[in-house]
Amino acid sequence: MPDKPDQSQKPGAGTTAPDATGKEQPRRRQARGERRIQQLLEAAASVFCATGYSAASTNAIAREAGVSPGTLYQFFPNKEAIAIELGDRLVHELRDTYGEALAPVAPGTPLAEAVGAAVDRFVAFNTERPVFFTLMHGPDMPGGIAEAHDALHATLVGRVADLLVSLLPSDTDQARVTRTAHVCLSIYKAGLELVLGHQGAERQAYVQEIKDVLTRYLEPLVGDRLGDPAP
Amino acid sequence: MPDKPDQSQKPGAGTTAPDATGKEQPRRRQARGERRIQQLLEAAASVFCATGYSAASTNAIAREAGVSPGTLYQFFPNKEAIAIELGDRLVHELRDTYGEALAPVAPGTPLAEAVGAAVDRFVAFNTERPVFFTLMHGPDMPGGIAEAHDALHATLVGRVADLLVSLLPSDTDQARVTRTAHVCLSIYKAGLELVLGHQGAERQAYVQEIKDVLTRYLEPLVGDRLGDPAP
DNA sequence: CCAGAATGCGAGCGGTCGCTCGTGTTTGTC
DNA sequence: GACAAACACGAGCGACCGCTCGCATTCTGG
Repeated sequence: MPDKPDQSQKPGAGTTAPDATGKEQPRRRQARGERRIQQLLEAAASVFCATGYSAASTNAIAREAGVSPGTLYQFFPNKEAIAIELGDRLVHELRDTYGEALAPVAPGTPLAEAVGAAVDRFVAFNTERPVFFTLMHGPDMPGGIAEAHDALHATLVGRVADLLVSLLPSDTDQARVTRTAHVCLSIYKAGLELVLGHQGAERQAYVQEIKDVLTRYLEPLVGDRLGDPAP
Repeated sequence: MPDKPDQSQKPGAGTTAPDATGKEQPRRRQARGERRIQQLLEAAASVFCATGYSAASTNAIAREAGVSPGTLYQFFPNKEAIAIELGDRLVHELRDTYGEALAPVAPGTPLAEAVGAAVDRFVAFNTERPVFFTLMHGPDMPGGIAEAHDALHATLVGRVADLLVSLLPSDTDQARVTRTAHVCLSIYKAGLELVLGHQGAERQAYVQEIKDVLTRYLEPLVGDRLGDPAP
C-alpha cells in the first residue's frame, strides 16, 4: 500500500485554505465539478459491479468516466472515499424512495401480503441499482466501508425488529426479536442473490420463493393476520 | 499481472522431464515435501481466513508456513493452484466425513428431524473448517476457482434436488424442483454466515432458526413426515 | 559413497495500482 | 480584460505483489 492518509472527508478533496478553526469548509464547486462527480460515481458503480470493489482500479474508473486519473483525485481523496460517497447516496435514495421503508402495516393485513409488498420493493430497488448489492455483499472492503456497512445493516435490523415487536406476543424476549430480525434480513439477502442471478419468468419465480420462505417462517410467530398474534 | 502460464496442474510444480507422451507424470516427492505441502496448505487456510483470497499474498502464506517464497513455488505453480488444491482437499474431506451426505432418509422420519440432522452436519463441518466458507463465499476469485466453485455448488444442488424428487408429489415439474433446491442451499449458506458470526448459546439459537426456516419452507411441499407427500 | 534429484533460500524482476505533481485550460468575478 | 480559483491532464513515483532464478543443502537409490 502506498500511503494511508486516512482522511475520510466529503468529496472536497483539495481544500482551499487550512482554516484556522481546524474545520475545512467544503471546497467551492462549479457546476462542471458537480457533473464530473456524478459521472465519476456512475463510472465507479459500473466498474464496481463488473469487478468488485478491491479489483476495481481507480484508473479504470477514471477511464470509464472519460477522464484522467488526476481529475478523479480532484474530487475524491482516495479510492475508499468513492465507495463511501456512492454508498451514502444509495442509502439516501433508499430512504427517499421508500420513506420509512418496511413501513407500518395496517392491522388486519394478511401476513403474506405485507411480506410480499416489502420484498417487492426491496427487490425493485436492487434490480435497478445492482451496485447496492455489490457494495453490501462484498467481503473485500477496507475498514472505513465495513463500518458504513455495519451501520446500515444495524439500521435495517433495528427497523425489522421494531416491526416485529409490534407483531410478536408481548412476552417475547428482546434477544429473540433481534435474532428473528437478523434471520429475516439474511433470507432477504440470500434470496436477492438468487433473484439477481436469473432473468424474466425465472426471476419472478424466485421472488415468489422468498416471499413464501419469509411468510412461512413468520406465520407461526405472528399469526396469519397482522395485529392478531398467534396464541 | 506478470504472466499467465495457465498451467493448472496438481502440486507437481516443476516436472522431472518433459515426457514424450505429452503427459507429465507427477514429480517424485519425498516425505519432507509432502509435509511442506501440508504446512503450506494450513498456512494458506489461515491466511485466506484472515484476509480473503485475493488480499492474501503468497509471501504472507510462505512466511506463515515459516518458509521462503521460493520454496512455496517448488510445490505450487501459482497462487490459484494453492486455493484449488485446498478446495479439492476440503471437498474430499466433505465427502469422506459425510459419505453420501444429505443421505437417504428413512421414510416416515419427521421432516424436522431430517432437516435438523442435515443442518447439524453441515454446520459442524463448517465450524471446524472456516476456510471452506471463505472459499465458497468469496466473490473475489479468479476464473479457475470460480469454476470449481460452481461445480461444487451444482453438485450440491443436484444432491438436494435428487432428495426432493423422492419427496415431492410426482407431478412436480423439473424446474420447480431445481428452484426449491437452490432456495434450500441459499438458506443454508445465509444461515451459516449468521451462525459463524456468533458464539456459544447464541450460535446454537441461530442453528435452530435455520432448521425452523427450512422445515417450515418445506413442510407444505412434502408433508410433515417423509414418504408422505402432502396432497 | 557418490551422483543426481528433491528441497530450500531470498534478492530481485517485471508488472499493476493508488496516488501525486507540475503544468496548462476553463470559468466566474470585478 | 485581468486575475484567481476550479478543473483537467498524464507521466510517473513509490509500494507491493506474484513469481523466478541461481545457488546451497539434504535426501535417496544404486
